Amino acid sequence: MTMPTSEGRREGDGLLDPVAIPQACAACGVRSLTVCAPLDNQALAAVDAIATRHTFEAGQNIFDEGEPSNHLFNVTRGTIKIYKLLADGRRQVTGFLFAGDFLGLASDSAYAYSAETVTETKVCRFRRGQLDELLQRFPQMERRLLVIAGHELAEAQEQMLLLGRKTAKERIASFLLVLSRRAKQAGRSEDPVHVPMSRTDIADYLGLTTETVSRTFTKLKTEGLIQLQAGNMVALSDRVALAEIAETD
Amino acid sequence: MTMPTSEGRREGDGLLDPVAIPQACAACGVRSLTVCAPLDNQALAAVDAIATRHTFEAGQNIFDEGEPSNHLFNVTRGTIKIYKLLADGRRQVTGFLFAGDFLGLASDSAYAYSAETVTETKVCRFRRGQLDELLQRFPQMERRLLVIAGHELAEAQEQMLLLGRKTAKERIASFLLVLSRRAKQAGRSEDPVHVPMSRTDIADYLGLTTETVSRTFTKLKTEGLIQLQAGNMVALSDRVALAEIAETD
DNA sequence: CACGCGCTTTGATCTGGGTCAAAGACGGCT
DNA sequence: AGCCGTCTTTGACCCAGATCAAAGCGCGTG
Repeated sequence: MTMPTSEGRREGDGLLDPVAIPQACAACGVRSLTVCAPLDNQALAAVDAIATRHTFEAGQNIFDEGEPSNHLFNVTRGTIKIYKLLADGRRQVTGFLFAGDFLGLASDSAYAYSAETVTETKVCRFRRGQLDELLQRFPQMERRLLVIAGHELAEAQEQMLLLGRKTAKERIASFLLVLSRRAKQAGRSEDPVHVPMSRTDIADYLGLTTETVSRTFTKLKTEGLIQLQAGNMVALSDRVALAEIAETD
Repeated sequence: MTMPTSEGRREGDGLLDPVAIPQACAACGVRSLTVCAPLDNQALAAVDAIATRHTFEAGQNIFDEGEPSNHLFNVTRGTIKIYKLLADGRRQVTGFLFAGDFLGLASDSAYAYSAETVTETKVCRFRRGQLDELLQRFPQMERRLLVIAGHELAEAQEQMLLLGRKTAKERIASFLLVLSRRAKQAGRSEDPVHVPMSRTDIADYLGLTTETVSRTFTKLKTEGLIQLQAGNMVALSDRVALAEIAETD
């Protein structure tokens, strides 16, 4: 695991409130999206006390499948991909994580997948044991985590439907719409939508090859359903047609 | 939703112990596998008080995707498949559930998938609201559910790897080994392993067609890796070779 | 115990997406 | 501004698995 730049942890800035929201969590722009959403100031202070902040640049490994899962993470900025490998190098990207997402749910004592940054990324990191202790003290946090796990399971099943039964065109249309929906949820532009990952990453996520991904983008462009813009932005010119192709809501 | 035969709920049988384990849960042969595993007698009594027992015969619908998810279930006997459909009828089976498995984790207010019995099945049914209340009273149950959700997520990712990147032969080998491992966990025969679901169900689970599933079984049989026996039993004659093909542990 | 129906197997052929190859295009760096 | 390495696109061909078709095979039923 490559070592990230640690920014250490900033203390509260001495306000009058006895359980003042500490600086780092107070400054968190994505709290409402995270596992921390339901926490009161006291709980938030406890979270702040055990979290460390880290920055990874693009393309860095965060952890590998099989490693002891000593840390869990909250993504606060950027994009991460998680993936599994077969012995001969075939790769399946099982998810992309964005600001607000929790990283590490599917791991027992060892990580069930590898994680790598797609763009520059900031995370809050927790020691597993310390987080477990916190979950016991603040049941609302554990309950929130269970809700998040449920959503991830539903998403996983949607992805199985895509991988098992959809055509290349349907996969790309679904992918773009999901990306757009998630961007909207996170308060980023839903259209044009930012597609920060490479064709290879998209292919490995959708169970296709880069060539097929590229050809399919071209086809959708030719048919006037999307436009490829500068800076990896994709305009969804005909959302209705895309949704009809994708059969995803 | 078809109506199952309700057996009602049996009361405790009046032993001296003030929190005697009530009859139905006491008789539960799969408790150690379920969400109820970590519960003490008091908690178990509370579970028993809100659970109703139901029997479904083979091929019955339990609920459909999109329905309000008023109930959650514990499978105590038999096999269930859960699946999602596309508008034109393409189907993806996203999981098979066996005795001990919890059904309903991935659902918010509506079920994220349909559920149907494969064999005759017995379940414990909970009203969502009542179970939620119990989870608040007994955090060890909530914690257990979170662990279960984590396992399901890891399993889902393994399945994405299968659907996105494995060949037909690798898929069948993986499927048989996972089925065998789960049978062992549940205390059933791991070899020969019981394969209760139809070729169509297997195909829809593995992202293949019935024809390909059938041909692949035949090929594995011809190569001496498996034997198809009476009563849907499959002997895994060469587990090592199967594991090498599957790259699954 | 013969009949019929649904499931499974096998065969012949087709095709969506993979593979192999090469030409653009886009930065980043000097 | 020009060069180089990487990523993306396009083209030609191929193949694993889908599709279409037709026997087998069990098993429940009268």
